[in-house]
Amino acid sequence: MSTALELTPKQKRPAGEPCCEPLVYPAVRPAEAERMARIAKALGDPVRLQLVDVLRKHAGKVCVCELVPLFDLSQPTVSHHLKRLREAGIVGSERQGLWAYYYVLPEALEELSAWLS
Amino acid sequence: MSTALELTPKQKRPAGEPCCEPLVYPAVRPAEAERMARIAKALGDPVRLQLVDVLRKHAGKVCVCELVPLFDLSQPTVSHHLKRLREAGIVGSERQGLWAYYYVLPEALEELSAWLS
DNA sequence: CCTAAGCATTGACAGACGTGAAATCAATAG
DNA sequence: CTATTGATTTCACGTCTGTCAATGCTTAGG
Repeated sequence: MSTALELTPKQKRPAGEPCCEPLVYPAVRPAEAERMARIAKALGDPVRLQLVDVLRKHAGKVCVCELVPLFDLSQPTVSHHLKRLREAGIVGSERQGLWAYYYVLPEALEELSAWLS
Repeated sequence: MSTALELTPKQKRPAGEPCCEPLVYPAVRPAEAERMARIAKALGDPVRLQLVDVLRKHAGKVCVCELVPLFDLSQPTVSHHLKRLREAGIVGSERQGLWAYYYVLPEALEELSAWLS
């Protein structure tokens, strides 16, 4: 996971024509790339992407017990995916009595969304 | 990678109050989720995200020999990342003589971009 | 032909990932 | 307190991933 981007000078060419004229520069900073890749990685699983989709469309807090039957997965596995989304900062959670409610933190997706547009 | 989303009926509740009233529905189809997760997964590495960024900003075909020195990685590793991007349909490549040129396929990012907005 | 350059592929390895079963934690009901 | 229910964590397993070294392939130049 090296993200140095040190812009080392082009390797010397032996004598032939250069492979391409213009030198290419990176446009995103390593820190940005790291943040956005973290978000993208968390969304890089169909289950998690659908979890985020359900939570976003619902515009409120959703109980885990509502999410589990949507997937053909064990409840601990769904919990695991929710944890990954929490660790990525994409969702937040809250306990109310016996139940746990999850909700999207929209600002987490903004940077990636802006970059993609 | 189960993406069944079969909307199985809620499990029976023993007698107490239900955990939450409204039934939550998935908004993206499994096939969409699979496609977008594939794209997101490919972008889920800082090196690949920066590769895409460079290619996008450059708005043209970029030689691999330009990309390799941007990263503190071996040439085969960069080639591996480019291959993953190619397999995800995010970039295309073309050989011209000794050199290989890569370019972004913008339509590959559209669906994910739209979903994120 | 032979050599060299640019890029891709293979092999190997450590670490991360997705999944389920089982155990554990938290909170409510009796 | 005890039992029960919802949710998280732990453990185990096979698979995938990122990386490099070494090798192979393709093209250009002698």
